[in-house]
Amino acid sequence: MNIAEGLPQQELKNQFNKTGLRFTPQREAVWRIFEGNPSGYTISQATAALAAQKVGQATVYRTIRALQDLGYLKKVHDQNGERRFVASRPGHSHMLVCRSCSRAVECSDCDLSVLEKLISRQTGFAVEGHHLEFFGLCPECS
Amino acid sequence: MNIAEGLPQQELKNQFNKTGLRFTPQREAVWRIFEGNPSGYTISQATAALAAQKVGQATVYRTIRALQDLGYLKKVHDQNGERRFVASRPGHSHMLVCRSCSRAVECSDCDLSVLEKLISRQTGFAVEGHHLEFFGLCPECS
DNA sequence: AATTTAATGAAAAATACTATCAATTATGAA
DNA sequence: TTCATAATTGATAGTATTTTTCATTAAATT
Ligand SMILES: [Zn+2]
Ligand SMILES: [Zn+2]
Ligand SMILES: [Zn+2]
Ligand SMILES: [Zn+2]
Repeated sequence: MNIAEGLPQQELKNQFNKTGLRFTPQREAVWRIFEGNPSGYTISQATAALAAQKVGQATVYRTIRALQDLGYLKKVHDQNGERRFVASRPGHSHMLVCRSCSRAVECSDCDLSVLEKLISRQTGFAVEGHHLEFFGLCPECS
Repeated sequence: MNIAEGLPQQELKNQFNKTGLRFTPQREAVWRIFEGNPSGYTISQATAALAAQKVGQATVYRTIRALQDLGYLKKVHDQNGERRFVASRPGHSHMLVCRSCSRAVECSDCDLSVLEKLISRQTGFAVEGHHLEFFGLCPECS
C-alpha cells in the first residue's frame, strides 16, 4: 500500500549480505535518495544527484540493478514515457504513477485471477504472471 | 484477440496518408517483417533484418516510431527484460508474451474497473488508465 | 597483521539513439 | 508532361546511454 519509507537500513544490509554483497556507504547513499523521494529518479537524475555525493556513475548503475534484483526498487514509466526507479517493498505489486508529479505509490492488491483465466481460455497461453502499472493523478495533484 | 495478420496494406497506407505521411516501400518493408513475425523484434534485430533489404537504420527507427504512433506496433518486454516491438491493432489492449519464444498475442479483453475503483479508494489516486502485460507459455511452448 | 574477497571509479569501449543534409522520390498543379 | 513543392531516404556525424576494464581502495576473515 505504501512506499518503503522508514525501512530499517538493517533489513537492506541483511539482504545485501545474504547474497555476499556489501552494504557500502555508496550503496547506502543510492538507497537514501530513492527512499526519500516518492517520485523516484530517472537514471540520469540519479547519477546527477549522486555525483554531488561523490558516487561514481558505474556504481549508480550497479547499485540500481542490485536494488532492483533485491526488490527494493521498481521500474515505472512517467507521463512522457521515461523510465524511473522508485523505492518499493520486495515482491509482486503494482505501481500507481502520477502523470503530473510522477509520485508513485505501491499497491499490493492483486486480483487478476479471473482475467487471467479468461485470457488463458481464449488464447491457450499458460499465463504465469503479469506486469501492471496504473497512471492518473495523485491526491496532491488532483 | 489475435495479432494483426493479413492486415490490408491499404488500411495502413490510409493511416499514413491521413497524417500527411507516405507509405513508402521502405515503410512497407518494415511493416512486413513485423506483420510476419508474432515474436516481434528488438530494435537491433529489426535493423539487422532490414539492412538485408537495404533499409537504412534511421528509417527503421523513424518507421518503428511512426507505426507505434499509429498503434500498429506495441512495445513488450521479453523474458530477459529486452524491449521488443510486435504488430498490433490500434487502441487499448494487453499483450501476452511467451517467456520461451517471445511470441506475443494481443488481447482486448479489459475489465479492470473493479480493481481500479478499489485502488482509487485505497490510495486517493484518480486512476486514469493502466498498462498491463502478461507473460507465460504460449500453446506451442507449453 | 596478513590474506582474501568485494567494491569503487576513472577511463575506455561498446551500444543506442538522434540530427543533418544532399540526393531521391512522390505528389499535384499547370 | 513539365515544373514546383513537399516528404523521404540513408550516409554520416554527433550525442547519449550503458557496460567493461582494471588499478586502487575498502571491507571482511583468519
Ligand atoms: Zn502528483
Ligand atoms: Zn498483480
Ligand atoms: Zn512460445
Ligand atoms: Zn486494459
